[in-house]
Amino acid sequence: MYLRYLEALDEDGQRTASSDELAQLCGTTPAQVRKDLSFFGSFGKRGLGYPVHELTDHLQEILGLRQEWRVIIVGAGKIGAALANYRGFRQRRFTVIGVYDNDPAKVGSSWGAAPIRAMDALEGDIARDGAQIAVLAVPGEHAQPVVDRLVGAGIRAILNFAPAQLVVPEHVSVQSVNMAMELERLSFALANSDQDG
Amino acid sequence: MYLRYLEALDEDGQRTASSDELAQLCGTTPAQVRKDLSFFGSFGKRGLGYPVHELTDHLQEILGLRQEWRVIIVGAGKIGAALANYRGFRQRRFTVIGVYDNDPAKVGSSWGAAPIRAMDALEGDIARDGAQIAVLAVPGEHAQPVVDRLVGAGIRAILNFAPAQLVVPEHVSVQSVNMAMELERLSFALANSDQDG
DNA sequence: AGGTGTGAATTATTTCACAGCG
DNA sequence: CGCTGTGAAATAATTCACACCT
Repeated sequence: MYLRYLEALDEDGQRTASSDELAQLCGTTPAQVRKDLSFFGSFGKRGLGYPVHELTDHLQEILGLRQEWRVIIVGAGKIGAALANYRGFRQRRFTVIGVYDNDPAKVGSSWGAAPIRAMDALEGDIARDGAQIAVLAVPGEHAQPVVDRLVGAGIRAILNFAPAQLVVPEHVSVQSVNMAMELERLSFALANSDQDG
Repeated sequence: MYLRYLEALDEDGQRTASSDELAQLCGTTPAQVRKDLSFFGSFGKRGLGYPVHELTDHLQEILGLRQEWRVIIVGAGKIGAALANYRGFRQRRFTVIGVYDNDPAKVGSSWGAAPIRAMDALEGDIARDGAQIAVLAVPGEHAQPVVDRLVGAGIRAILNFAPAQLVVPEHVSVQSVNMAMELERLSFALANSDQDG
């Protein structure tokens, strides 16, 4: 989150930012900002604040954003399509190198630079192309079997859009985007604010 | 999360579930399960565990999922399309009653039962139809102005897919799905596991 | 003066452990 | 007996407050 705002400040040409300023932007406290950043090092200058550009660089390095990551998307449905078009991928050096689907009607075409390929090719392609991150955009019931194949093929990071709790070995990272749960949070908030006020 | 698994267990016909079992399913500890559930009431039976069906009902009630929520989607792009088709909406009694977009070519058609309407109609429709939840699927630079209009029109819950930090009054709940941040987490995990192992 | 870095104090969360009910 | 509900103990996270640098 800090990185997001620092990049914006950097683009605006701002040279330094205090923990106070970053806290306001991020909706947290100055002490929190200082503790968080100090975990990774001493980036600030006393009396001045944090050098925006330098800190941006540091955070990018820390988050592993200076290197290119090769991404595959599994599932060429509506969600897959929305993701393949997502600008954020390119901006961050996440390159979509392939899309995988079972539907023969889709296989052979391509979305932008990314070819849509058959599920059969999954393991071979991962090994050949060195894909590191998989985006899972398949129906919930197919999720776990696909994950097992991905993990077997050497994938160690999965961005999961399927409504399912995935089981993976410890060395594999999963980030799940669970729309149902987000909606339920809103529902809870609404139901509760009705009672309170 | 408990609800998700309880519903599955209920469908399988399982009558009771212990905190141990729920903990295993959800990847947490039995003590955590008991503390969490006890916050809302004493649902368990000593010696037996939690009655699955009854607890499911309780949690649905607590989360406000027994009532229908009227949802509008703002932005008829790729993400909006993926969301309009999302099954989870219907399963949970979230009804999409309208989609809003600036593009005259899209206005007038409809996605399923939801008509695509012009942005001009936003405030009037919200008041007339009593929409309670807005899904924001517009480009980042349009996000805040749209949010201000939504809030002004009485919306108190927003599911945000735009890559922007939204500013809202305290009585408005926002859940943001930030793809860039999810990817950055994976990048960090990969970059770090490289160093460690 | 202005603002970081960081131990110490505070507050929140998680885990322990066990009384007590079915 | 088995398993919940819950105070007490242990951990973790946040905030305070101030020495110290520019």
